Amino acid sequence: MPQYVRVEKVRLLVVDDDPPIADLVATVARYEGWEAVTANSGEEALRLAAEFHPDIVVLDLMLPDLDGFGVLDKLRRSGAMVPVVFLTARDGVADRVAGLTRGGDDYLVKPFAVEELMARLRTVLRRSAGPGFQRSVLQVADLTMDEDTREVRRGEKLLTLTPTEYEVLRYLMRKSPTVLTKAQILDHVWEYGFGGRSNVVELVVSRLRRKLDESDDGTAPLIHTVRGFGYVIRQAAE
Amino acid sequence: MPQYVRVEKVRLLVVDDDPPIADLVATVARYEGWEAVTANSGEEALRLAAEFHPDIVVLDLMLPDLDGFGVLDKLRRSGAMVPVVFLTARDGVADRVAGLTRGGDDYLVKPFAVEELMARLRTVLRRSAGPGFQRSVLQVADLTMDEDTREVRRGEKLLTLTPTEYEVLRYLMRKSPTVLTKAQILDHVWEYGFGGRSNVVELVVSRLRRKLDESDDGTAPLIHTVRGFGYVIRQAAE
DNA sequence: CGGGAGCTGTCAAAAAGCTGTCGTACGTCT
DNA sequence: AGACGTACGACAGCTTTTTGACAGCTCCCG
Repeated sequence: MPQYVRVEKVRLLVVDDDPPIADLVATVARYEGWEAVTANSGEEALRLAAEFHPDIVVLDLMLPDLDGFGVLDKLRRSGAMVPVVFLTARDGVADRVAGLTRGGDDYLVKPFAVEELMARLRTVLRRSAGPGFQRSVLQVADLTMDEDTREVRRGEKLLTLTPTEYEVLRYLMRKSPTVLTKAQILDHVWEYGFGGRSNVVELVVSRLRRKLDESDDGTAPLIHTVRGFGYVIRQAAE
Repeated sequence: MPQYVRVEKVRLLVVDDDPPIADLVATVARYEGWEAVTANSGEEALRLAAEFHPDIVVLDLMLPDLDGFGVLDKLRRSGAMVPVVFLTARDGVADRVAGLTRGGDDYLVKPFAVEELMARLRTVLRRSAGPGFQRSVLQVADLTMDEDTREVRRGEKLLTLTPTEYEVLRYLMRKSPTVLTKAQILDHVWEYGFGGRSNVVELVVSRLRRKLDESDDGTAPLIHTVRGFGYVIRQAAE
């Protein structure tokens, strides 16, 4: 029997008892063009879920009243089949979570990097959209990044990136041709609460350039410095 | 602006009185692109079967009201010929079940690994599709896995894999060329509830490599490590 | 031409991954 | 029942890779 799935603005419910964290996630999501609401307790989460009908939920497992598992259970009992991405403390209940994530739902350990969370949310959404879901391939000029195979190519040439390089590049590509400040990059790609006082971003960009821009000689560089502001990745535009 | 995408889905009914388990199965199925509903009692199962018209049913034998056998019986009496995969406790009524699994039906012992359950569901569906059903052979480069005969070959050479190795390899092959994290592999291939804190996945991959990649010398390795992320199986790219 | 912003080489600590060894569990065969 | 063989995973040692601090250097821009 044929089915029709409607695709529109993503609705996100963020549940975390720490308001700054919940807001952080909601803000980033809104900036992506999503609709986001936050709840700071289990009760509130259930109430909001019922009236907001989210497409996806970010759920902290450590909640003051009802804990994350309880919320999930009630959510499911009420027939809400929405996918969930869990948040958990470093060495907290990670193992217990594992049992819940086999399905395809996902989880992330706090403190996490915002971009990573968003990437996982997108992946989960993409997968739950139905069979034959689309590959996600980012492209800027002759540079491509396949988010499923993690293959990054400059033209034909396959590049080997470290995790950090990969994340920074993904963020730049996703936002291209917007110029991003070092602070933005730091805030999105590194875990919140990262104490890096130094020039990490410059360092990673430097390494990226060596792999991207010097990969073929003769090709124009793609990562550009906007002095006094930040970086962009795009086809050289004078 | 809304878009409409037409999709054709397998319809699965999951019957288990333990909601987390039922949800687990339903969630996995949905991520495979199926449509799934859950019932937590025999009565509910019958009601849902009547209105949902599933293509396949996962049926726990231990139900509060009417037990699994009763459900099956009523199902069959009502003329529903849907194939059924039973779930049973470790040393439960395994033998009695065996008698019931005539035709295309099958059964699995709890706790199970989700990949194995899905594999069985696919097999049962395939067989129930009619006579002359299709063989299922996975292939990546010169590596083939026949899911019916369980034969795995690298080129001509027949490999002997242990059950765990087989399952890990199947999961990798099925998802190829997507990169999978160790957590994903662990969550899908091991039984839910497995508390493995160690490097089991690395260990199995290591053993697999020895059998696959060093089987013929001179052949390029197929299982690749994506450092900081996970593993893929695919033809070496470049 | 001076100063600040940005770039990059070097290095050491930490993380991630690989594999040998061994004990236990389980199934099978005699 | 006992002996044997296989599979699995805990553990630990070792290797490789990644990361970010530091520092000196360059380059742009006024």
